[in-house]
Amino acid sequence: MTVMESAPVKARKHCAGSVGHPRPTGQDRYSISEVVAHTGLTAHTLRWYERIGLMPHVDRTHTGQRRFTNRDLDWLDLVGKLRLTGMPVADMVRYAELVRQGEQTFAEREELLTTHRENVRERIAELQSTLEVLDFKINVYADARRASERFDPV
Amino acid sequence: MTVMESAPVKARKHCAGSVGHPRPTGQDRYSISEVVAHTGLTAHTLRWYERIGLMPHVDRTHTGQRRFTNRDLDWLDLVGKLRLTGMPVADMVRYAELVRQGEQTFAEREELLTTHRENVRERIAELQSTLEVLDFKINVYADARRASERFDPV
DNA sequence: TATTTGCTTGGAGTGCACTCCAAGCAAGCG
DNA sequence: CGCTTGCTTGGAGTGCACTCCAAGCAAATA
Repeated sequence: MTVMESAPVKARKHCAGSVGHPRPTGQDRYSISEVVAHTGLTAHTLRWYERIGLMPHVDRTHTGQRRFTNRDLDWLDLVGKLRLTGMPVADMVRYAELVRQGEQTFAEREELLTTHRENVRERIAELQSTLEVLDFKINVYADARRASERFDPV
Repeated sequence: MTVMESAPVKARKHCAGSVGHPRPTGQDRYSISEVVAHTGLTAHTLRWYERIGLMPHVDRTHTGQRRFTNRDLDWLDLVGKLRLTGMPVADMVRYAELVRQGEQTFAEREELLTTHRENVRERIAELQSTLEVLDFKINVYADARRASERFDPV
């Protein structure tokens, strides 16, 4: 087996645009509320993600409190992206399982992602075609408004 | 026994692809099953739309069966578009109310649509940024696959 | 005439993705 | 020590958008 960085891959700081603070540097153990601040998810949702198997095993303190790592945060960033594109939670859980199973699932992971990418592309096309309808109707209303303003100025 | 309530059996004569098939020319009174065939919605959903006020008043036969007009079909096309873009049903109902109230709501309708158009644009941008992440990860997996194929050809 | 088909209704049920609750434990602070 | 804050749990509840059900009626077909 070739030694390759396998598991939850590194999702580098790509956007971080949506919600959340930048990650404090040099830290690698985050409480649940820190993760809430970073991701914009609720603590409920984070615990729920763990329960349904959407999170890799999360570390705990000696008193049982969760301590998330940077790797966990990377994973949540990816999950957030997939969620934004409307991937069903069940599919994300499936992906998480594949990641847990290690390198021999690379092909299946690639396929899952490729299929999803196609869905996203279709979705974008759909939205763009709706945009045209929206533009058309907005113009109709705007024209009507301008016409009425011309004839009946307030 | 009602057979065709959920699966538009007759429905996919032609492309059930994006939205229905071409409207028969010269007709202006469609039964619910014809509308099912055209729109891809279920009869349940059509009745539900009417109940919640998402449809303008639908005409009836003397025995109480619905007869949809071309105008209704146009409306459903628009609703379908808005639905595709994720506009909440409540907002579409609001829009329907404005339409019922007549011309004096033009400005408000324009605003509603403009706001929504902005949402759609943001959504597209979001999806496009996710596409980049997807591309990146798919490439990681594809590279790994190509590498393993080179060293360990089957 | 008898059966089948297509439609009607109000209300109940489903699936998804959270979202919240109640009870309880541990640590920090005055 | 008592109080507050932050976290824990399993299970129940919420909101959305359908989705289905059961009973029944009218028209068409056998």
